[in-house]
Amino acid sequence: MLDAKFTREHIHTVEEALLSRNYQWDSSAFLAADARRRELIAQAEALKAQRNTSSKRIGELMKAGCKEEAEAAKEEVRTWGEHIDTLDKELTEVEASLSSELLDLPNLPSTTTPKGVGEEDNVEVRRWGTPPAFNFEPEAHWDLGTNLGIIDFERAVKLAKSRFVLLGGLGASLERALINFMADTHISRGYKEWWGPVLANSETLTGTGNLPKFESDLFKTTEGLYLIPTAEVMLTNIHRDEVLSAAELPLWYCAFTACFREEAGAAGRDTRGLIRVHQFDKVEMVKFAHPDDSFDQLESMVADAENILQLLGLPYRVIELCTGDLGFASTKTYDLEVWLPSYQDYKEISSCSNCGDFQARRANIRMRDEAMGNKPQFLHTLNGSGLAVGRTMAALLENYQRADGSVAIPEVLQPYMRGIKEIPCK
RNA sequence: GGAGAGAUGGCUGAGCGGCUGAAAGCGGCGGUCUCGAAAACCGUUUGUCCGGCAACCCCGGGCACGGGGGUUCAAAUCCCCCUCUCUCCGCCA
Repeated sequence: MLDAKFTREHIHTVEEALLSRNYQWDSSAFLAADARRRELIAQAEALKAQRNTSSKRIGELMKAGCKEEAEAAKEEVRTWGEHIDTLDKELTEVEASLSSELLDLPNLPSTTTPKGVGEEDNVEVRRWGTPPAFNFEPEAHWDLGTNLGIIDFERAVKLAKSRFVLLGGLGASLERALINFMADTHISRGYKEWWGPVLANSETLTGTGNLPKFESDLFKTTEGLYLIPTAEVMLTNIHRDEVLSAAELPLWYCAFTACFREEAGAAGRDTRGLIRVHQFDKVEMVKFAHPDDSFDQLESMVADAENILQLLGLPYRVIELCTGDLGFASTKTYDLEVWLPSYQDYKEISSCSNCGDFQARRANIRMRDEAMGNKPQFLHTLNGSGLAVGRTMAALLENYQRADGSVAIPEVLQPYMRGIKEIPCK
């Protein structure tokens, strides 16, 4: 959420920044409501101040036994009260429309975010590794997985519906191995691990920016809870409505969870395999940072995600998203894209974002810094995938496949796979 | 699912409808003492919104005792609804 006061005072800057991410905002309704809000507050508060003074006097008159005078004063104050009610009622309405307006606005891109309208304007920052050159016809992971008997798409559909996945045997083991390998690696680099609910209430989803605007992306239970689309939701909201000490920042958190996405608008895209499914596993990193160094924290978070790909020996590139391609809550984002032979292209496997104070304001996550007046102020939140497990498995199968259809297990994963070195043909 | 209890400041915990933004203790911060520390003692310590101001200092005012409504000149205190938490029983991995 943007700061109302900042938005009011820098309305053109905000409009332009939003436009740079393809969001055309008509600010007139906001400005009118904002002005009306302050007008109503001024009027209502003046009356309330009067009322408080008079009420105090009435109490004294009653005590002194001046009954007549007290009754007269009561009558007067009563009419003020009616006026106050009218003003407050309108104020409630104005504030509701104001906040719904603000809740729907995306974050402003950082000044360092490259300008652009879409995907094609994203900037490639660096590449690591070399895509494998096969001396045979490589297979896509959905065929590999099916042939090896470790992925069963058909039975998954029977159990749930399309876009769900069933892993069997070494496929299931590989899933667990990847999760543990990723989490352990992050923990060894200083992240604190958490485990928590994969259902979240609406306040939690509003805090991260998934609600109210993107409800259709989420699975909702009959209890009014939502299945989380990412552990970012859980991790970021851990400190909702809290005031942290600046001295304890930055906090580095990570968690493995299942993630659930409705993918309502993705019909026809990535329909095969593990790339786009309703339920997938992910190890997520979240940081709470001082505003002064959140951008440095973003760089190191990207390095932590890259580290996983490097240890797994998977070729990838780092993309910096342009303003037009930025996610709703982000001010600056790097995507990691892994090489997928079946796509003959790089495919997103991690997204690391600095959200600035956008989520912190929504979720009311603040810090107290003695060097900055000791008043609570919003901190910065960051999140990044480290990594999406399903897509990692897809990349692993495809990049490590051999001519006979078997798949080698990278060395770092073998300890997590009971020492197994390959997934053999059936 | 059944029965009951509760929700107050960073924490514990008081609070006859007006003198309570809130006692007391703990914690935190500052000081006295000390070579230094501890102890003791003294002082201090909520957040937010609106307005003034160059100002996140400060000044004036509003609001906040889980959330929402009501009664009243006036509500932490009375009434109603909701949410959440806890305890016991039942069921259960």
